[in-house]
Amino acid sequence: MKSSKPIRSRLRKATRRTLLGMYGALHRHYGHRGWWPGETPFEVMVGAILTQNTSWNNVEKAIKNLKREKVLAPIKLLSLPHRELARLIRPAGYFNVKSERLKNFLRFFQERYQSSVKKLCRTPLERLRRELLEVNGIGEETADSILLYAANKRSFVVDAYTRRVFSRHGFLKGSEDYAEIQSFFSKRLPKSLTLYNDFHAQIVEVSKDYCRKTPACQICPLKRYL
DNA sequence: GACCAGGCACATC
DNA sequence: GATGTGCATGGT
Repeated sequence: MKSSKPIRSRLRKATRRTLLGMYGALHRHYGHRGWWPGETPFEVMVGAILTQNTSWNNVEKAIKNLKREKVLAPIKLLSLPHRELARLIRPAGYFNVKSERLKNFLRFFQERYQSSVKKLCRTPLERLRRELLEVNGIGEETADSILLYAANKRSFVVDAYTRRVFSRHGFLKGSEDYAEIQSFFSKRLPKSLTLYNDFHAQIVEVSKDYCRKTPACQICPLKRYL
């Protein structure tokens, strides 16, 4: 019987072996990345909110301002007036929105966990993820970034880089929703915190170096997977 | 000067 | 449920 092929059948099949092979190629090229670029779990949380739809370069400037003013701490940030916080994070863009979002997160962090990273980390992944998603301004990617890189929970991060690399290689359409892409990875990968952490970091690196603007696929560490 | 960057919430249909 | 829109800076 002949039937029209669903669009999805045009996608290349990715097995556990494929993904681990890609990760291996990236790891050989870049070495272990030891992400996220932040000195403390709290700095990672702040960075995860500031980097929404913004280049990391701009986020660094904002974080530098917070450090210079010695306010990069939960209670200090919470007690800053909105206008002052917005002024300091201005380089990260959307500063009024992000000031409110940071405050929302900080209030949650204080009320639910007394601003203790240790207490937050004791909460099981699924419960903590639900709690984070209830905070206005924290969506799935921001929640997963906090879970993985600040709280050391095994939650795979899906971002623009992930979509770009895996749709470019034909394993994703690119239009899948967040949960679909996340399960694409979690169904195939071994349940390893180190792997989840480093794989996403490697994806960011390769996407920045080879996919952005003028793709340099012929010299990309993932060229054999094209 | 246009375009893009590690989203998210909200309005509208 | 799907689609459109506002939020804003700094690098290329």
